[in-house]
Amino acid sequence: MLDIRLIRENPQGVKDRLAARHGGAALAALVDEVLACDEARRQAETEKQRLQSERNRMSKEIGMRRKAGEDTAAAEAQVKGFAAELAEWETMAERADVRQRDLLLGIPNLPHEACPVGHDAAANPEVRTWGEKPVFAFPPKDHVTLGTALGMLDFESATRITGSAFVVYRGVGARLERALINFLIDVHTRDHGYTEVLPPYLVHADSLIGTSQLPKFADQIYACPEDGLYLAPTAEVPVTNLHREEIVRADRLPIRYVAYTPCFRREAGAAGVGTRGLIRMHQFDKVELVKITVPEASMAALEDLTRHAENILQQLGLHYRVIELCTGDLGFGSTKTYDIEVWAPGQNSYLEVSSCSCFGDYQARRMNLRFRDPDTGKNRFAHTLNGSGTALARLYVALLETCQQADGSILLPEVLRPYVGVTEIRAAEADCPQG
RNA sequence: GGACAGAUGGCAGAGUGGUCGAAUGCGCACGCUUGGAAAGCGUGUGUGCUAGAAAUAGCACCGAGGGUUCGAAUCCCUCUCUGUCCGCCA
Repeated sequence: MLDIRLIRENPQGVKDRLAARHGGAALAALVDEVLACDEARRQAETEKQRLQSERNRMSKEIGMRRKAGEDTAAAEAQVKGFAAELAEWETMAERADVRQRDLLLGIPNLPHEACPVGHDAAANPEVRTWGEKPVFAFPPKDHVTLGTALGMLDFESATRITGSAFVVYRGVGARLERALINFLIDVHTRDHGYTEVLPPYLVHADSLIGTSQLPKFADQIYACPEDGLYLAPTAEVPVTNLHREEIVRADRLPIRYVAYTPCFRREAGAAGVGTRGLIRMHQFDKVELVKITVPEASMAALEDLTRHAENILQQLGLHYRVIELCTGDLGFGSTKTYDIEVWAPGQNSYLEVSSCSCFGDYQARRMNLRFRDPDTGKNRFAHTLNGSGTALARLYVALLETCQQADGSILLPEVLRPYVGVTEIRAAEADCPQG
């Protein structure tokens, strides 16, 4: 949520910065509407308070005069006469306040000054690359072919028990997924200083509003309306909201969390777009990194967080590139984002396995997450960040496709071998992994 | 799912219709005291909003929302959460 004071003080500046976003031209009208609402709200608020003040003063007087045995009927009738007008202003103030908040919840974050300006994904600059595209002496297969042949991936069963865009991992395939989860969490806790958390997968609406999935993206989220709960589309939601409505002690910052959760996404409207195999699923596993920092530290924290995610791919020996999202491609709540894309030989393309974003105080404002500034004694909104460290399904794709051998077996990277318990995955072993 | 009890400031804990943003204690900050510290003494110590250039003033907030009343932390209703017991279950 944007700061209403900022909008009030520099509406044109806000509009200009929003205009660089995808669909940004339409946002100027929203900003104007917010301003009008703010004006009406403050006027109603002032009138309301004037009457309340008068009422309080007279009620006190009535109390004292009654104690003194005087007749107060006239004064009581007079105060009662305030009620209608007071209620009117109260209603107006309330309505304007709710409307203003609704409008603000629908306005995306301002892109950071450092965010490259561009129209769409084509304008995203490449920041760096690591490793090389592997060269094969044979035509590389894709992960569906490899995983199905090895008995690791079973799409048919998933369709039978649930539907399309779900998968069953089997045998050593399931074990590999579990191994990756453990490996990622181990690296981030041991080497990068994150605290492991295992949060609920179901969250209430306020949490989703806090991280800005709601109200705008309701159609992308699985809901359990009878209970007012939603399946979290990412661990970002429960983990960042760990500190909602809280004033965090400054000496506890930065807070760093790593969390494994499954992620549930309806992917409405995405049917048919790159849907083969594990690439776009309604449920996938992800290890997420979340940071809460003081405002001054957030940009450096984004760089660190991105490096932490990259480190995973480096240890697995997977070629990747880092791109920065331009203003036109930036996510709703983000002020600056790096995407990490891993090379998947079977797809002959890069796959987004991590999106690392700094949200500034945008989410903190929505969830009222503050810290006390030790220098001024004032409460300030914290900055929040998150990034996948990394998404598992697409990592799985890249791993299978990069590590495949001519006979269709998978030669695991060194670091995973202790976790999986084998060096190579072959058809014969697939369904009877060693324990 | 059923029954009962509870929710007040950083914490503990008073307060059952009026001058209560809220006693008291602890904690914390500053000052005095001291060679230094402790103890002791004194002062201060919530958040948000509105108006204002500011000093400051006002309004709201005692789990949340509604109601009664001239006036609600206090009375009534609904909900949420916590605790205890019962049932059920992994």
